[in-house]
Parts: sequence; structure tokens; C-alpha cells
Amino acid sequence: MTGIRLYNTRTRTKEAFAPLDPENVRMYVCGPTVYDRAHLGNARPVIVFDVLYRLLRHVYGADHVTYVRNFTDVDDKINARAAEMKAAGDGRTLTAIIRSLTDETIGWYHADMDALGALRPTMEPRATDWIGAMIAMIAELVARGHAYAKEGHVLFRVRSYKDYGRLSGRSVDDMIAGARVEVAPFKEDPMDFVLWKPSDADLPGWESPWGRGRPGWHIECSAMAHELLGESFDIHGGGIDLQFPHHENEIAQSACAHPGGGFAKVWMHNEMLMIEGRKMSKSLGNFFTVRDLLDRGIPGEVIRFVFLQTHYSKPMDWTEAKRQEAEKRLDALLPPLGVTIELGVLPGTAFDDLPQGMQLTLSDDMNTKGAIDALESSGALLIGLCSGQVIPSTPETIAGQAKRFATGLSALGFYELLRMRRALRQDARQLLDERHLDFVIAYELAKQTKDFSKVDRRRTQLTDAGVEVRISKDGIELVPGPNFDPAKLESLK
RNA sequence: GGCGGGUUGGCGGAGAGGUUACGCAGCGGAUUGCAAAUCCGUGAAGACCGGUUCGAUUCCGGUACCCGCCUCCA
Repeated sequence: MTGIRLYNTRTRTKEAFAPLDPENVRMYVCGPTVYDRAHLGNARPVIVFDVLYRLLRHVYGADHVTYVRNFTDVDDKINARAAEMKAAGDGRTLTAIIRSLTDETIGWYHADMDALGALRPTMEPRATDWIGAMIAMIAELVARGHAYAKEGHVLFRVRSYKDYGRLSGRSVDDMIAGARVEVAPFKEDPMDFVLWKPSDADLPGWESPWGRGRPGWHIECSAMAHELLGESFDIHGGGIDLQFPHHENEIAQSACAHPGGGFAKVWMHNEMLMIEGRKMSKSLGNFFTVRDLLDRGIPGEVIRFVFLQTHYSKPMDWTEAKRQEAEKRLDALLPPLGVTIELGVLPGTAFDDLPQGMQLTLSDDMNTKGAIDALESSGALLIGLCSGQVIPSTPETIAGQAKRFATGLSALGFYELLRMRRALRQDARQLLDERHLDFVIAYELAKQTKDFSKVDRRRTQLTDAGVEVRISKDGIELVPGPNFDPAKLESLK
């Protein structure tokens, strides 16, 4: 079996991945703060680590991988949003507003990420369900001298952890030199960060040894990872922007609270997303959510395909040209998918069920771009075998090749999405059947009268509705294209 | 200012110290009432300067430019 190699931000090298316990491979990924719809950038870690999750399941078995991704449902942005709603006349208590706001946002998040074909993680803890664990961890840090309480706050004493800054490659002194933050008077040292902060009556709060308050952001992930995955686990993932300070602080908290544990062995960071060459931001007017794209008729598989075309460690640019290319290349995967369906072949679960090229590329630090290329080759080979144009060099049966291809689709998260895409196309074909006869008659007539104006007009209408009109000596075909619009078709009469 | 990442053909984007990446687009041909689609074929690259080497797009150094983080943004 080919071993997986992953780039570890902590060591800055590509390493052979060896799980602490192959019976239970454990991964933690920082999830969203649930105050609004997920924007397109939020989708990147979801898709990247979904592919890793699928790969690990193939290698170690679906029941031997634990994937935890949290929901941060206590946060000042959420509080601010809730306060806005209350000010706007919402009669409920602040706590009730916050709860329904975060419930609703989590529902949106699930719907949007499902549409991108991401598997749900094994566990999705909500921060507010683990406040007790956070308080216990903070108390442990205070007891060990790594944290101190002052004016209702509890702060982490950064100078007490000698390895602080190792993950992000910064020294504490450099950071202070470049710091632009004004220092709160209750801090012993400018670098110290908040573990717990006081809440007044208007804010959500929990009773603690330091008074009523709420947790700081960083402690959430440390506490939940510890509770659900233990003192040591295999992989910790997230966006590169979280490397500092969030992940640095997580490491400091966890290492100091549990000196015996190693916390995460491998740190993985996905690079950022850009839109048409520029950073996505509200001020540039190029900010949009996953739902915006889906509503514009760009299906999840297209978004996924575009994302996987770029290695996770590189900045990724979302462009219209890539979207169109993705539509086209996904359509080319439908015929081989059709073969697997007609043969009744389903994706396999073993790593060896994957096409050879995908085994190599995916194992090599998740080269999803190379894996897509290998998937396309696999599909082309399947079609070649079916048509008899390719003579298998090995005694591989068509069914065997079909299984490889189906497994490949599944490993990249395309299998279910493309089945739906195919079904939509078939529905569309049925819609087109009646048009088809009309068109054939008009065409035959035109050939005799040499008056093609009517046919041309009809063809233009069909094309506008997203239908490809294919005329060849074998006959006439009406095929729904990527921009197929059934409503527009209906309106033609 | 500090730290980190990047720069490959029109676009996207890999691997490998010396042999065709690949995909999309383009171009040529077949086909066609004209197109589209399809099939066949095809040109095109490695930011800049220097070093190592018989030989570098691939290794090393420098320069330029781009991007991110240093502000509880994935």
C-alpha cells in the first residue's frame, strides 16, 4: 500500500503520515463562527478536509477515522447581531435570539456544505455545549501557573510557554516589535491573550470561578479537541489565516494544560481564496456566499471541481472562466458514470479500488489536481474498453474498470453529485423529446424547400434555452447543456 | 517593519536535472445548407540576474513583483 505523505506546517516538511492509532485516526478542523451564511472562502477548508477525510477512510477504513469540526456559537459578532435584532424590535430575550440565530445559521451551513458534496464530520460540537470543559481547562492552566485572573478576565501567560511562536515561525520579541494593538491595562505582557472574559447582564454568560463570563475564542478548540480526541491526535486543520494567533494559542493552551500530551501531530493549512485575482472583500464588491452561487444556478459539483483544480496549499482564484471549464469537464464524466450505473457497479471502499494514478496523486499531499486528471483518464479508459477501441493490456474487465472509476469519483466527492447531475440531464432530455420531433419535421421540410429561416430561428431559441442542437448525418440530437433552462424552454411555443 | 507563501505557454495547472504533462481556449482538417457538437491533427512556456553542472524551467544565491498573516476573517 502506498503511504500517505502530508505537508506538516509544524515541521515545514512533507512527511510520511503514520497515525498514532490506525484503528482510530483522529482529525480536528476549525469550523465556522455561526453568525451568517458561509462565504465562498469558508468552503475551501470544508472541501479540502473532506477529501482528506475520504482518503483516510479509504486507507484506514470508514469506521476507523474520527473527524471533528466545531461550531463557534459564542462570539462577539453573534452577540452584536443578536443585539441588533433586539434593537430592531425582536421581543425575545437575548439568549433566545442568540440560540435561534445560531440554530438557523447551522442549518444553512449544513445545507450549503451538503450541496458541495461534503460528508458530515463524525462530530460537530457546539462551543456552548462544552463550556464546562473550557472552564476546567482554564482552571488547570491557572493552577499550573500558565494563566492568571485579573479584573474578571483570565489571561494566558505567553512567556510561560517557551515554544510559543514555533508553528508560525515567529519569536515573541518580534511580535511585540510589530504589534499594533493597544495593550489592555490588565495584561502582564502585551502578548498575553484572553481565556475568559466577563459578561455583563446584557451578554450571554456562564458562572465560573472568576465570575459570570464567556470563553475566549482559542480555548474553545483546545477544550473540544481534548474532550473528543484526547491529549494527542493526528491532524489539525484550518485556514492559513488561523495559523497565528489562533492555532499558536491552541498549542500553547493544550501543551501547558496537558504537558504529557502531544496535541496535534500534523498541522495542515489551506491557503486563501481570491475572486478574479483579488482578495474577496465586501468593500471590493466581490464578496459572495456559497448560497449566492447555488442560487445563481452554479451547482455544487462545479464549485467543488474548481476548488480541487488548485492544490490546497496555494492561493485559489475563483473565476468565471474556471467555472465554465468545470461545467464542461464534469459533463465529460457523465458518460463513464452512466456505464457504471448501467452495469450496476458501485464505488469500492478500499484504497486499492482507486485508479492507480489517483492512488499516487492523492497520497502525495493530496494532489487533487493530479487526481482529477487521473480520474478523467480512468473515465476515458472505461469508455474505450466499452467501445472496444481499447484492448486491455491487463486482463481487466470492464466491470473492474467501472469500479475503479466509480471509486475515484467517490474519493473526490463527486459520485453523488454527478448522479444527480446525470438525473437532471435525463429529466431534461425527456422534456426535449416532444421538441425533438417538431424540429426534425421542420428540418426535413427545410431541406426540401431550401428555406432554413424557420429552422434557424427555432435553433436559436433552443440554444438560448441552453440546449445543444446537434445535427449530423446520423440524425438530430437535442442535448441539454450546462445552462439548460427548462422554464425558458416551456415559454417557447 | 517582522514572518510566511508564490511567480510555468492565451488561461488553469503538474511532474521530472537531459525524453510529449494534462485540461480549456486557439489554429488546420473531416463533417455540415450555415453553425454547434464530435473526431483527427497542431503551434505555444517556465519573472529577472548570477552560481553549481557536460546540461536547469527543475538545485543554490540575489533582485523585482504579487499575495497572506502580525487586528477573535477559512
